[in-house]
Amino acid sequence: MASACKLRPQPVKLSLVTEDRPLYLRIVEALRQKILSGELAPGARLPSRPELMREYGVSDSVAVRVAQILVSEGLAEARSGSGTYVRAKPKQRLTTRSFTLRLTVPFGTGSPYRQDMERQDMRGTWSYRTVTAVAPPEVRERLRLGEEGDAEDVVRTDYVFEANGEPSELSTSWEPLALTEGTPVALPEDGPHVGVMDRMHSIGVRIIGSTEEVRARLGAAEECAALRVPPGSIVFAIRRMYYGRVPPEGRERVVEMADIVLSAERYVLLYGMPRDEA
Amino acid sequence: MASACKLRPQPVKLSLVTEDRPLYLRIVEALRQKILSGELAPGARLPSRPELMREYGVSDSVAVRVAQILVSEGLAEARSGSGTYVRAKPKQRLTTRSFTLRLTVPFGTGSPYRQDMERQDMRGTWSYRTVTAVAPPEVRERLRLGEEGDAEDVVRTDYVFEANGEPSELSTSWEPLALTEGTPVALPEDGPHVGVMDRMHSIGVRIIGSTEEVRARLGAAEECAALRVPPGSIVFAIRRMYYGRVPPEGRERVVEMADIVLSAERYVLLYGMPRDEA
DNA sequence: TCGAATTTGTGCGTATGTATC
DNA sequence: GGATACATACGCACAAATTCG
Repeated sequence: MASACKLRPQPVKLSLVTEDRPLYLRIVEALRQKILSGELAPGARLPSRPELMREYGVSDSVAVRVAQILVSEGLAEARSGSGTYVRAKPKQRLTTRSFTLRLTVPFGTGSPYRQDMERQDMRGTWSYRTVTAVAPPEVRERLRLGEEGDAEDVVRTDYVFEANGEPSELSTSWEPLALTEGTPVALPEDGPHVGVMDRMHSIGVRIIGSTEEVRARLGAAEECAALRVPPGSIVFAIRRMYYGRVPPEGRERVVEMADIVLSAERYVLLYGMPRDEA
Repeated sequence: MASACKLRPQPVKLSLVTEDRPLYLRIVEALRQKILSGELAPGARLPSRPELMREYGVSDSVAVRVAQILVSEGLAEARSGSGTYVRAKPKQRLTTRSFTLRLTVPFGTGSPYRQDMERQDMRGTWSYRTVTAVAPPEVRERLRLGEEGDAEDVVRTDYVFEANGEPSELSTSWEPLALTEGTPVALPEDGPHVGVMDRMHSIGVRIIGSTEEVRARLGAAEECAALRVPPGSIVFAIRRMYYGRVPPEGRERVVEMADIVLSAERYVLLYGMPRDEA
């Protein structure tokens, strides 16, 4: 029948109840409150779309949007065909990022990563791929490699670190090729020495300091996938620089640069700044 | 006319062109690419909703969603009635967070914050409010204040730091009341000494180290408002602890704890870990 | 100053595919 | 297989902000 055709559906008037904020935001806040207060415990199921429509008297699209927002905030997790659930926040792990705290014995028993894992009774493993390459402009500038040429001038190593088998940290490391070329430690992960400090020390390069620039941003799709976290999660992006003195003149230069990415939900960075008592 | 009423609108069949990913994501990626590559410069206007519908042959709701996502990713900014524009990323400022780097002269010319500002030619100002209070459980535990009583046992100071007049950093500081009670530095901001190290030194407390736990998360509504960033922005949440030796016995204890919040978009944290050459 | 056109923000309703139980 | 729930998409309507002649 033609009369069943609603040309001008009468919008539900909410203006009387309106507290200025849009409908979907009010519902989001109500649910967020329940989650944060613990009234809805982790793992609990949120109202389904039809339930939201009934409970708050809204349309499907508003219910969809509400769920989307809670998911994007990391508070909820939607399982297709099953429901939307309060997300259990993963326990945060400390990752120690100061080598004065980290290395109780200088040039200790392996890479910083391995020591960090051992301290927390985790099984740390990693995989990597090393290539020599022509440094991209940003790396070139940071490592002070001078003018760009055709020749390969850096050793690039991509790592995926795992804690108890779970991917935990991505890292891309850059070293000046000239520094290690022809030495036993030219390939970072091939030889008796592990870790930048240990390796550099073995060829007479003395590490005199390091810096870390810490940024936080939304993870790119591939990063989130590699770290096994939901797309759009927050990540730390750390740029670490190692400075050293290079023989024979003892000239100071950057000996390694690494870009490190890890989940901000799963990790807390611990920086320690001891002050000698002398 | 009744015949104008489309009961079953024929959905556009896209399955033949489908490359697995949903429509809206493909459009988002196309635009994101244009933004990141610089083809769409900061300030440039993105296609409006009708334009997106025409260009990609999609419906209004898809166009709406695409814009929403780009905005939520911080890549675009929507101005109602005007358009959606590529967002100009604010310049990130370094904030130096290692006192071995920060204080070239021990107990230098004021608070770390002021020194940081001076180094970058910024005008650093701050406002604060100090109260004595009964420590909440978490603070009690961190400061090792022992059993909870009725008596006030901490000095709480809330700061808002500003750089060139713009709010840049929120901080809540906690000090054990017993440490400074009756001394000239009982009130952190009232007296000749500024900054934890300077103040503690003046009453014979020797600072022997500090740690910072760095977290990143979405800012709460009030935090974003106080920092003048859009709601839902990413913030750093830093918990700083100062450790010292307290006279007369020289017992080691936590002498201050501070929770610091700053915008992750505007700031890069710089941690330096010099290694003495001895 | 005013009004028309445009654009975003919000909300309505519906349809279909697919995953889960 | 059937019911349920989420994911994606279509299309429309109206308010509020902005822009511009």
